[in-house]
Amino acid sequence: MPDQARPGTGEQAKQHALERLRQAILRGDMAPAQRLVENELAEQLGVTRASVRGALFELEAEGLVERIRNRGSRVRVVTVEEAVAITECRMVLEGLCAAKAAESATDDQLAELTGLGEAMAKAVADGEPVTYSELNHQLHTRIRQFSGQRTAVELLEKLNAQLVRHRFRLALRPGRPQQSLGEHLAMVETITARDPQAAEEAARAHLTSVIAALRE
Amino acid sequence: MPDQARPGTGEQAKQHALERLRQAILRGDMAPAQRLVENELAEQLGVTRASVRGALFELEAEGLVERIRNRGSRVRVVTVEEAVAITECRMVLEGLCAAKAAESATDDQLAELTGLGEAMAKAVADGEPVTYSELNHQLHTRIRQFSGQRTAVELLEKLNAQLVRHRFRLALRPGRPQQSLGEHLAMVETITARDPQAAEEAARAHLTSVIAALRE
DNA sequence: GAGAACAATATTGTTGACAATGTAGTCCGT
DNA sequence: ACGGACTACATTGTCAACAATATTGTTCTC
Repeated sequence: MPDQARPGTGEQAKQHALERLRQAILRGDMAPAQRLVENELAEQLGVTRASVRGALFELEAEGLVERIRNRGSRVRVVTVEEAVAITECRMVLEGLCAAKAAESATDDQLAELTGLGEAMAKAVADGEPVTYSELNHQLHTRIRQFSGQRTAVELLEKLNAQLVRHRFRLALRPGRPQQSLGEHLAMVETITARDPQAAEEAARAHLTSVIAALRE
Repeated sequence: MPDQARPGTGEQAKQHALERLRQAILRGDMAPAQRLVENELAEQLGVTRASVRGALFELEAEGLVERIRNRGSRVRVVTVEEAVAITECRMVLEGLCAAKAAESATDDQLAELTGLGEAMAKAVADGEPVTYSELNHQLHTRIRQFSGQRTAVELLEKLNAQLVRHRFRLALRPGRPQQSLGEHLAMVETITARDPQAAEEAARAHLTSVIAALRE
């Protein structure tokens, strides 16, 4: 396995650089608006500049970095206003996914959703916001997957990536898990009841609540 | 202005190649699933292979071409099923835009929408499907712009680009303009009435009709 | 004659060097 | 001392050559 150890040069250099950079940005290792110099990153990651360059283009398409011609790249900072606009898009798209999931998920999948809902309730009861946030993310992901809407899933993943910083902020807000738990359970219930319209309503209600919380 | 004349070499080679290739694909100059060889394109466009390569990566991110590692690029063919999934995403996103436009458009902008509606009615009465299709596209574009939802606009432009071929197919279908005219006018009316909820309803109803038509 | 291994070709992936561009610091004139 | 132009540096954009990989045509064996 010459991959995990030192994939530095030759093989899929660009993919490697892309993954490393994306992780670094998503984990917040890089200060917001920090300048990204291609040469520095190349040396740091042990790949050539061309690979870094390609990765940066890809990240620009994903909305994670900003590029100005002949001026360089920075990690993109998402203002609260933008976060709201993005979440409004999420609202309608997740509504669509919830409705489709209610129609076309298998019984096994519905059981998994119910299980996730119970786990979330337990996490709130035990006062574990980190676990809750994990489960939250997982629930949304599963619902999307069960909808079978590949296009919507792609769009949502891209949108979500841009929101990591704000998501973090929300998760640690005291009282927030208690409020969102009910909304999440409503989503699970309506989907398992195979009621598309109610599921869409529930998803939109939840995201509306997220928007309100984003605005503080 | 050394740009319009012969941008072939040196300056913004990649941007130039990108634009040319995108236009070529959108205009249907390239057969579906046609193989895109980097060298050929480079010579054809008068730029280097690296520029073509960069442009192809960008087009992949936009969903217009498909790339397989070490195997090359093809113009992506969108199956009817995919077109339906994409249009479902359009449905909810345009619903959002219509609602926002109803809230935040200026009176001047509303007047422009009314004008477009009248022009569309005239085009149908005169039996000019091409003009109608143009106006159709323009109406949707304007509504998006007036919504002020930059994120949604970007997503929609990307989605629409993938549908050009199917859009064409629909526009030339006899009887289709007559059916969609009413739906479009309903959108204009509800938006100018500044009724967000009704506007969203109208937009979704229209796109639902488009989905039905796509399925033949 | 059919199938499989092999070699030749075509195409993409990668690299290092070079050119273009923007930025900042400095020098000169007033 | 202050403003403007000019030079030097840093950084990105572009290019042409090289290496890796998949495909196709050929030959050899059964």
